[in-house]
Amino acid sequence: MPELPEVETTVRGLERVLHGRRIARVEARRPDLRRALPHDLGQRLTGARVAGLRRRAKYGLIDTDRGDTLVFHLGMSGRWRIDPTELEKHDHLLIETDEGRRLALNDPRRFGSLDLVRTVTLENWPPFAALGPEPLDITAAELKRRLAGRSAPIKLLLLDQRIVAGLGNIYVCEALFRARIHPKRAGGSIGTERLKRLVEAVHAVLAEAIAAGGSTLRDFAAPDGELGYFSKKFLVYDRDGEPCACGGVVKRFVQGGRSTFYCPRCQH
DNA sequence: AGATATTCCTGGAGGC
DNA sequence: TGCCTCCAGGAATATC
Repeated sequence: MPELPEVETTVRGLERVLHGRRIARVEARRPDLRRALPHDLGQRLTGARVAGLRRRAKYGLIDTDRGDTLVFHLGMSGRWRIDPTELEKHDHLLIETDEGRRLALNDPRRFGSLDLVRTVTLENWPPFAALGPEPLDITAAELKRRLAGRSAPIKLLLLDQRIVAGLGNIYVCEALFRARIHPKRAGGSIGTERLKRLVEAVHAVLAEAIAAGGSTLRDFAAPDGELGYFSKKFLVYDRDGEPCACGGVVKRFVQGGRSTFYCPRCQH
């Protein structure tokens, strides 16, 4: 499933196709993903030049020279297909550039979203207004401040996009394992040293995943390529019952309705 | 306010 | 083999 590193990789891949190009044609193949698309989406995008691509949390942003930003979230199953030979089921949006290249946003489960937002209003756009800092930028001091007084389990607090914006289930599990912090620990009770370890772990696990995605991207030249996924081996995620390097066994339990994976021997 | 539950959606896995 | 149920997940929304 696409998390921050996959979105970052996707944005970099789309940049190669889109940067500086003019959008020649747009086809919305269904009127909604998570939300309804603006009725004038095609009109506003067609003929616009792509001014730049960015990522915010797990959102990808495509800025145009007309003051609009196309904001996509890949949800559970979203991916961009580059120069597809033919359209598939679940290709919800098609973009064609002035060079004749094609991009298809494919999302079978439709947990993703697609919005066209005025660029200058992005910060106040409701999905963005309450977002916390980027996990790659956050410092231990900032995280400590944001966790202060919170009694909820650290696992759930790290998934809360208002505290830190961009972490998903996989990388929260992996970062807590690396920092040797138990996922049930009350967020506000974690000491400064351990928070430093946690922030370092968050930075490291994301940086490694982005680097792995980057290497995938380097080789990417397929005419019917897909962007958004790369293989990565995890130390605890989806490894219930498998051995940990310490000799213990990875366990799974449910927190806030979703799976947490951890090593009871390493994490306290 | 903070914590918790529910909803959305579909493909894939597993059971019988 | 086919049909069934269950499960995965992020974010918005509702409820306590």
